[in-house]
Amino acid sequence: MPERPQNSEPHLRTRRDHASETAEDYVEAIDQILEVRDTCRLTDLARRFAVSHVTANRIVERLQREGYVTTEPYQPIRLTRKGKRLASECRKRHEIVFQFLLAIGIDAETAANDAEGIEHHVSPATLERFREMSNAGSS
Amino acid sequence: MPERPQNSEPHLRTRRDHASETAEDYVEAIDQILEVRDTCRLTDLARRFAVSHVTANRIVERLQREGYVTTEPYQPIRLTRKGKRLASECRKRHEIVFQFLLAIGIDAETAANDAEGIEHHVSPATLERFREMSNAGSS
DNA sequence: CGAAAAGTGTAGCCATTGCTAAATTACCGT
DNA sequence: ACGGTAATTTAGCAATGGCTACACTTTTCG
Repeated sequence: MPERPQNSEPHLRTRRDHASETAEDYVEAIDQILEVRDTCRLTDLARRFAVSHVTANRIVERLQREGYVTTEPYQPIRLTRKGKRLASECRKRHEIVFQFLLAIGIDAETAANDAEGIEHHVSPATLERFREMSNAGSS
Repeated sequence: MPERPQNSEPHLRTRRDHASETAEDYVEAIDQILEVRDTCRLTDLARRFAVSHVTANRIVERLQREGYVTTEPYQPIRLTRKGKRLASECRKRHEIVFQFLLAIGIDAETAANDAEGIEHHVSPATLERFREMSNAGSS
């Protein structure tokens, strides 16, 4: 009988779905790009993530499959409502982590970098604590 | 001409980052298991990460290829000096993140989970700040 | 000792995310 | 309007990390 992975609590977090992180990063990026330009193109994403446009295309395809974005051939990328919702959540979370890092004395550039890595791995409880602490420091 | 990411080497971006994280997690786990048992077997790792022994084996093969562990067929897994060094670094870093989360008031279980996700994404500068703050709070 | 159980290894499948190369489409500017 | 350039799609390869199924070795126990 093959062993069947069941409850290995400590590492379920570590084994989190990388695909979700990618989705969040891309949706967040699309949202940000749409703030500045009127359209978001594949090339924008490829540049942003320093990957080839082919890779970006693959990921956009997956996002579309999962209902976060819509595209038509050779057309710009738009966020669905679901995509916008996710982007909004990610942005809030990102901002909390970023402000928290600033509040504890990390320089802005480092804080921005670290926030991108950390944001996907913070539990709601910890996030809430981060928010409390950055509010206390900045108010 | 297709845009070319600065990195000269192919397939070396996020993929590499994830592979490094996996390596760190496994080396760290092997080190911890060797603290309790006298030997570390494939099955121990498979259980720990809640994956099949096949997946664990794949990763151990890679670790061996990269010089972190040594194994012989049907024999336990041992850390090389390089592997022990990496494990030690990971353990320190993990401990700093964990203690920091405790210091800011996160409960132990959540802190343990979050630390595993966060530890791979903290810059040296932020890590140092974490260390200062947990020292200040717990001493 | 010998057979069952546990542990490992191998083959082969899939998805994701990298890439290059080449084909296709859209967008300009002359 | 046409041709060139930029953007996009498609095809196809590699590495990582998931899996099942099956073969094989080691260990354990009756």
